[in-house]
Amino acid sequence: MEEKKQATIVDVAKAAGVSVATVSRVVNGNYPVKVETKEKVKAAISSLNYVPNVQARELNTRRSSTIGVVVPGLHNMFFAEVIDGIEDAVRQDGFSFLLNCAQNDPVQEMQAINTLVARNVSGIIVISPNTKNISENFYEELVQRVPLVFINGYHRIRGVSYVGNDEQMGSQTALEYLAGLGHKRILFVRGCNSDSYDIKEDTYREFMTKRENFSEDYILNIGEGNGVETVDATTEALKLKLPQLQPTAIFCCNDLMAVGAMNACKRLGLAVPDEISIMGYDNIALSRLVEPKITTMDQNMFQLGKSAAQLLIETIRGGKSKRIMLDNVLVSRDTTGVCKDNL
Amino acid sequence: MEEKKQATIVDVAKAAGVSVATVSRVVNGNYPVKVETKEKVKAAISSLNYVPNVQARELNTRRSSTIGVVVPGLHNMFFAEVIDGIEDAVRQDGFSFLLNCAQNDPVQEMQAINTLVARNVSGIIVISPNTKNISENFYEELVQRVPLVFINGYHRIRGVSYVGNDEQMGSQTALEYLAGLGHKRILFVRGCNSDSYDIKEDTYREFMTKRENFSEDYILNIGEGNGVETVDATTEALKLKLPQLQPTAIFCCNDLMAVGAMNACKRLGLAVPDEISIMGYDNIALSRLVEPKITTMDQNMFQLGKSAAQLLIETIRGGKSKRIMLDNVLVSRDTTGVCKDNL
DNA sequence: CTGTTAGCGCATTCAT
DNA sequence: ATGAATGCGCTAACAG
Repeated sequence: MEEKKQATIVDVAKAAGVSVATVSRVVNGNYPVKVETKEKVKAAISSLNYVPNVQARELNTRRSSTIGVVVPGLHNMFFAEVIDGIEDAVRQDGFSFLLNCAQNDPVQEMQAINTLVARNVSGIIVISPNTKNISENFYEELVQRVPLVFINGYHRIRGVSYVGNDEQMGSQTALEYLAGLGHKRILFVRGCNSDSYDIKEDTYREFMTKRENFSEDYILNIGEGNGVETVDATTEALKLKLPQLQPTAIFCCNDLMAVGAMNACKRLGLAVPDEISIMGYDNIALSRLVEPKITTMDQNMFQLGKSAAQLLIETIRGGKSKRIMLDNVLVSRDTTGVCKDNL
Repeated sequence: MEEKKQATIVDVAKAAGVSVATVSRVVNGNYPVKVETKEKVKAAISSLNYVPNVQARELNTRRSSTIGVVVPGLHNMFFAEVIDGIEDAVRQDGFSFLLNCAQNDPVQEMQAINTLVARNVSGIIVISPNTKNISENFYEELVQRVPLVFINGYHRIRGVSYVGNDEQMGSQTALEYLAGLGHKRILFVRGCNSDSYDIKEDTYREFMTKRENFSEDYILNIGEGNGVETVDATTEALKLKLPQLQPTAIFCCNDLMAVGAMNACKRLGLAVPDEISIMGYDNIALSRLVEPKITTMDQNMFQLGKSAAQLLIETIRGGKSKRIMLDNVLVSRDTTGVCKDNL
């Protein structure tokens, strides 16, 4: 590689015949400088192609305009949209962000965070933090030193901000919608290892029990709920269960499962929504790409990321930590319809 | 915020009763240190929760272990997978990366890159660079100062490395496959503003002409090819064109268009692949989530990102720039079949 | 308005 | 094997 080295502030000062302090002042524009000296300096800057070294600057201001983002993985479109929202907010405030993937592994999550701290980020956003497996103390200690915002993951740690969805209310809304359409035999499809599924299941149990319609058989756990394998796993599970259980509606904990459910119905020759209704959750892009388009609960992932970033920056600038709960709204599309059993 | 500040090397030295030089040595493990002092230092480090400040370190070693990544946008699953590959390679080499989105806008692309340079990244990966709209001189000048790798985008700039797919050969493979199935009336569906589409169209023209089967009518441009709107745009366009053109196969420039084509066929009551075959391109996750699963050309996006990152790091460490061309391989699934016209 | 100087946190000679 | 001292590029007092 060519090693034409970068000009430093000293080079500029020398070229312009002024002191480094003056150069610093015109670069930052935070102190008055006589117009003509300013011109000289600017000329020197552009002729030398000078770009201030952010690392040096941040080293002695002990501030950093970089934040860190830790995400379980990128395969999942859900996370990509959240990051998109983060990027949007961050850019508007002149920040940049370092992205790290934790591969759904608590150890890697810790490593990622340590890397970020070492790089002196001024704050960290953790998407779906693994607080169960990492000692909670890790985060309690960490937040003393660097502002933290969690996205999705129901943890109350002192000083840690949080942005998430009210999935309890969202599930309730979804179930009421289905019930309003006349459905009574509603199959519940969930994945493993996420309190998100637990919350929804609790809501489902309570809802169905209240209507004296609950049966343990109608709860189906298809395993890993966020991988490429999720769709097929759901399809296979339902191909077995559907004929036996004969539900009139399926409530899926996310859109991947909903697509799997649709594929199962297609294989079994069940018409959606005429013979059976399918309800997803998340509103990822996929849900409106398939045919018929999936009725789902919008988690507004972009907004989730954007709010988290704004909250973090606010905290960095001295604000207090807080918790934000967004409401999920129903997006009615083509996979749900009136229950024919009642006609 | 609590401002309990980070422990520095001085704090550790003090706590361990040694000099900062010694601490530095045990941290970097590059000079011999007596075992017992090493123990003392390590104890101090962990008790103080000391994390070396990367900015300070890089400031005086004049190296940086951060690279920059510029991407047109994240909505597109294609890019997410590429970034996943980058992340993988980067982490293995102890690098981190700053992610910037250019929103398909040349001006924002330049801004993003300048931000990255100011942050002293040691190299930059640009995915689908906008070299047509940005003065090529911009990149020629830039690469003198910082190593550059382009992913996808066919530009030969002196000193700039490149990783891409041989889409010419890939399209050829796809068309031969379709022809081998007996298809003669093959509709070509493309988007606008990407040389990727141009390359494929050229290949298509030549292929069809050689078989005396070419007709201008069979080339369909559906506009923006990489947005959420792409699927529906394709569906609408094909609902009109299909009845009129009666192709037996559709070659789509990407999987989004292929999904749109499938939806159109469903609406028109055309059975896939029995009455009409559909071929996609890219092999994004979506292509194996829909039913039937789409036959497509794998662009191995993860590998694309991984190779680019490795190449960049190689260049940073003193290697020469180079160009890497990956081959696309056919992934045969369920949307293509023998042409019934010939039976 | 402008220059001088003291660090920011760390790696690295040069001594010891 | 270890410590003292220097400087990376920059900002922010402080002094004119």
